[in-house]
Parts: sequence; structure tokens; C-alpha cells
Amino acid sequence: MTRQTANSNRSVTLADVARLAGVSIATASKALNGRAQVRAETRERVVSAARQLSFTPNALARGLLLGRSGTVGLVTHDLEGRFSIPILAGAEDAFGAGQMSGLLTDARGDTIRERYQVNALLGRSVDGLIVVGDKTDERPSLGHDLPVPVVYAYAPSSDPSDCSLVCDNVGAGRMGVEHLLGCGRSRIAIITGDPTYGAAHERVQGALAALAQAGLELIGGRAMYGSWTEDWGRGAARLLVDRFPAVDAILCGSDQVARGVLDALRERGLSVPGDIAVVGHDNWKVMALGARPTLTTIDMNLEELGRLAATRLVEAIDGHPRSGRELVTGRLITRNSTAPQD
Amino acid sequence: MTRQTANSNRSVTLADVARLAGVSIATASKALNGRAQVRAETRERVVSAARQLSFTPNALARGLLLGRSGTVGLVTHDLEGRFSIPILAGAEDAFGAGQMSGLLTDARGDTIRERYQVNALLGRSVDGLIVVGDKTDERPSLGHDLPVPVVYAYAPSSDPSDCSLVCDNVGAGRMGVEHLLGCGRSRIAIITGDPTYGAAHERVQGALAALAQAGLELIGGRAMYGSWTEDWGRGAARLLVDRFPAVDAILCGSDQVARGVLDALRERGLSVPGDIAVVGHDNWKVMALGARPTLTTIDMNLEELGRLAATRLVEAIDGHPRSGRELVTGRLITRNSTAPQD
DNA sequence: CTGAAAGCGCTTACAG
DNA sequence: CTGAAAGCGCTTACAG
Repeated sequence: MTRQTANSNRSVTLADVARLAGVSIATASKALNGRAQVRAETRERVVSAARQLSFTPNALARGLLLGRSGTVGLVTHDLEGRFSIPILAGAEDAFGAGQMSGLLTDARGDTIRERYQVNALLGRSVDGLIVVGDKTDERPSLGHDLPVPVVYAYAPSSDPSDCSLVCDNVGAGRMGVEHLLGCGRSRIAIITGDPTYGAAHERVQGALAALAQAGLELIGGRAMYGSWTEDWGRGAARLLVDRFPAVDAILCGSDQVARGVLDALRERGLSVPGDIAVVGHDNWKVMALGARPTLTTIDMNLEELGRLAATRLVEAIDGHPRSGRELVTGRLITRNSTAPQD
Repeated sequence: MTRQTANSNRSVTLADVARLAGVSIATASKALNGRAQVRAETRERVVSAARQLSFTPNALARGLLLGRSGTVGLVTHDLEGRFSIPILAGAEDAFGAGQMSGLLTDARGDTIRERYQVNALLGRSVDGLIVVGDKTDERPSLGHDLPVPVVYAYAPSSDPSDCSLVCDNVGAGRMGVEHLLGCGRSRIAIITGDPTYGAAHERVQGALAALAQAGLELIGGRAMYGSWTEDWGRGAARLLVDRFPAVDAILCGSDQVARGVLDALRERGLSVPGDIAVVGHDNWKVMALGARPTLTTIDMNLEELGRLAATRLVEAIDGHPRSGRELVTGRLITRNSTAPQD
């Protein structure tokens, strides 16, 4: 049984603290806020009174006065999805240390909803906004006529003067190929997802650059685009090994695709990584760890992206805005699909 | 190019509206809030002035005065996880229609963090709290000395006088077995997950009740407990069909487990649902739809649970609290693992 | 029907 | 070093 520590602090006010400490409200305020002009002994008396009453300052009153609410709006477009959540968690984390809280809102990819929610958030005097997209493609800017700074995460703003944090997809593609080269592979193919996603093309682009640099060409001559599904991964892998039996590595556009690829290879009697090494993308744990063999993949460091977004937003709120896109680099997670490592 | 609609509304205040409409601030307030004692013509003038200035009332000031902030605290214990997100989305959804906003906070299963965050939220004058657990087992109550109502979602409070919304795990187990019986199966086994989870036992309990009602016994005599992984699903399925070749259906504790079961059965040359029908749990889309064959499973209606939690919280805030546990029933999603249905 | 006044809880010049 | 006063933007009795 823990001792009661939380009272109905709704009602404990600065006036109560001041009364108990025998000072004016003004002095109590200064004492608690660490203002210089307070005698040490007085400050102590106030602080101990505040503790005794378990006083929590009313953030609403504070915000009203200072014109800063200590809250930021988190506008996500994919609250159910896999990508926005780690970003939100990272942002939460970065704010958690300080005094900021996040007002959550899900716009579900709808521009009208977004506008409406942004206005609602502004009505709550948020000090800034983080807009989290559901894919890495550009999205329209909220504009510059807002009274607070905005940071775009995952999906960058199309306006280069906005501050955006994005995944380094090109670097991820390069990273995947370089790992495969390092593992001694040279006949590399790419099976990726939906060609309407910029991310798919960017990863391919990075991979091709790394191949070119090594003086190699892609097996099959071009990347295989399809959809972000296991089904497609399976089908594409079968096609690939039938047409190009010499292939010794497959770089995949996502872990789901890679999972399908692994299943198809196993069913064809090919060993991974013995015959063919496979690299995924996302480090989606359940997929990557449930796969046979476990999947080497690229983690986009989405939490880090979220933390950075929060940091940039706080900087902007404090009067030091940045603009332009900042790339967050992924990291390769090696598992058994490229090199056995029990 | 859309026309500019959002101004720096930070600075448009009720005083501005009143001035433009040629009335006092008090009258402007009454007009906008639909109070009765305002001449229709006056009200119109005020409303049009407000529109013209795109006035958004300052929620902080309003909250300070009314003692209601129009925000609720969302305390989750699993922001990265799969279960809390649909619940949050459902709650968001329910609030979205009204004037409530949710302040998001991730306590990560840590009681100290939770206490700290609850206090921070109370300092922001939240009107209520929704606490979302990461498993369906009971958790300690936040107590009754808080100044605002609390609703527990997913993980119920151990205090029966608190208001909790929980999944009907027993009903889900029953539902799974009844479906299998309906599909003509009678030699049913259960492969479930981590035995330290109450959910695992409750689902088994419901399944056993349904079997008993049909005058049947579980194949193998008892449910197979292990972990919530594909690995375990594969291993357990192999064991099961070796020891009890007559089994004609397997009820699984999760989609991940089911996924492993399906893989193992296929690799043993058994056909699903021809030889053995399989039912999962969670309706985790990527798992269930990526499986071969696609997986019949039970959707726990978590979004509905979130919506209900929000509804109950608003009721409590409005002075109509409920107490006790309310069960949210799942629904069976039929796919090809129990009956081919292209 | 309309408006002047008080007040929500706090902070910040400004006097003392 | 301390405190009385003004004010953040709004709503609600209370007079008129």
C-alpha cells in the first residue's frame, strides 16, 4: 500500500502556498520560478509550503499569461500505421524530459480534416506543430501564415523553406548493397514495392549508385516493382530465380516483401544465405525475427527522427528556426539472412 | 492554390469581435455561445464579425474560467505496440466529433512514470484520464483521490469500483470453437501463447466451455502454452500433429502463433483447411492476410473499445460515472483457413 | 436585451 | 528583498 501522495490538487493554488508561507502571491511566484530577487530563507519557506500542499501550478493560467501553453500539436496521418507511431514515441520522449506535452490528432490523410484540426489546435494555443506523414513522399505545406512554427516529419513539406525531417532512403539503398558486397555477393537483384511510392525509387537509386561504384550491374537489368506485400515478394522471387538462376543476393524494398521472398526461396529449395542472401527494409521486428532465417534489414531510426523533430520544433519555438530537409540515416541490422550468426 | 483562410488568429480576440460588431465583450460572448438573452439581429452582427476575423476562442482562457479545459489525458503503456494504437485511434475518433482533445503520454509500463505523468496532466487541467494498458491483465487503480474521472482501457483496474473497458477473451475463445464446430470440426486442439498472460487462459477457458457444451474434449487433453511467437507456433504444431494425427482443427492464441502453425502444417504436407482448420486471434491484418491460406481470426474490436472508453469518460465528466468492467465483444473474421471462400 | 464588473490562477513590471 | 496592481482572454451573475 503506497502512501497517498496525490491530493485533489485541482484546488491547491499559488494563493494557498503564499498564505502558508506567509508571503504575497507575487513573492511565492518568484520563489518557485527561481527568480533572483528573493531571499534564500524566504524561498525555502515557499518551496516547502508548496511541497507540503503538493502544489502543481495551473498550466492554463500560466499559458494564458505567457502566451505559451507548453503544448504542441501532433498531427499524424496514420495513427494506426507502423511508421508514425515510433516517430510519435520519439517526439513524446524528447518532450517528456522538458515541460512540453503533445496534443494528439489524427487527420487520416485528409487535407480538410488536417486544416480543421490545425485550427482546433491553434485555438488551444499550441506553441508549435509536428505533422507526421504516412509515406515519405512530399506533401503540401501548411503555409507560413500560421502563428506557430511547424516541423514536418517523415513526409517532407514541398516548400523547401519549411523544416522537414526525412528518412535517407537513398542512403538506405546504398547501405543495403554495400553490405551485400561486403558479404561477397556480386549478382544482386532488387525486389521492391509499390512504384507510386517515392521511397521505392529512392532506395533503388541508392542501390544502383553503390552497384555502379563497384562496377556492377543489377541482375535483371532493372528493379522489380510491385506492391508492399508478401504475396508480391513470393511471386517476384519465383520469377527472378527462374529467369536469373545466377542471382546470389536480393535487396528488398520492405520486410514484408523480404518475408515473401524468403518463403519462396525456401520452397524452391534454395538456401539463404548459402545460395542467396536477402536484405529487407524497416526492421519491423515481428516480421524480421519471425522470418526463417531471421532477416538482415535496415532500421530507419524512426524514433530518432521523432526526437529530432521535437528538438527542431523546440528550437523554432525558442526563436531559432531551421529550414530545409534534414536526413535521418538508417542503420543496418545484421541477422542470419546475409550471414549466419547464431 | 487555395485562398488564404488561416490568419494569425493567435491575436484575434473576443474584444476585437465585440469592437467590430459594436457591442460589449459580454454581449459578444453571449451571442457566440448561444445564450438566450441576445437580440437576433445583434447575434447575427457578432457572428458575422467573428467569421470575418476568423475568430477562434482562446481555449486556455475559457478553461481557466470554467475549470474545464476540454482536454483529456491519454496515458498509454505501449505506444509502440499494436494494441494501444487502435484504442487511442478509437478514442481520438470519439473525441474528434466533440470539443475534446487528447494529451498523449507514454508511461511504458512504469508506475513511477505513470504517476509523474498523471500529475503533469492534472497540472494541465485535464478533465479526465484514459489509461491504456499493454495487456489484458488487471493493473492497480490510480485511486479515487484524483480530481477527475479515470477510465481504464484494455487493462482493467483491480478496483471494481473503477470504470474499465476490457476485451471479452472468454467470449472470443468460445466464438472460435463455435465457428470450428460450425465448420464440422470436432477434434480441436489449442496452441496459445505465454501462460503468464491472463488473456491466454481466458481464451482457453471460453473454448473449453464451448467444447464441453458440445460434449467434446480437447485434443491432447490440455491447451499448449508457450510464447506469442511464430517459432512457438511452428514447434507446437509439429509436436501436435505427431502426437495426435487425428486433430482436425487448431485454435490459436494469436495470429502470430497461427502463422507459425500454418507454416508448419504446410511443411508437413497437411492441407488447410482440408486436413486441419486454423483460427487465429487479433485480426492483425498483415499477419492474417499474408498467411497461406489467409487466416480466419477474431478481431477484438479495439477501436470500438477506444470509442467506448472515450464515451464513458465524457459521461463521467458530465457527472454520470459508471463503475465496473464492461466487456467489448470481438467478432469473427472468416477467411480461407477454415473454409475456402475466394 | 445590453454592459460594467468581478474573477479564473498566474506572472511581471513597478513601487516601496 | 517584498508586495500591490495590472492584465492574459474569457464567462457569468448582476444591474440597468
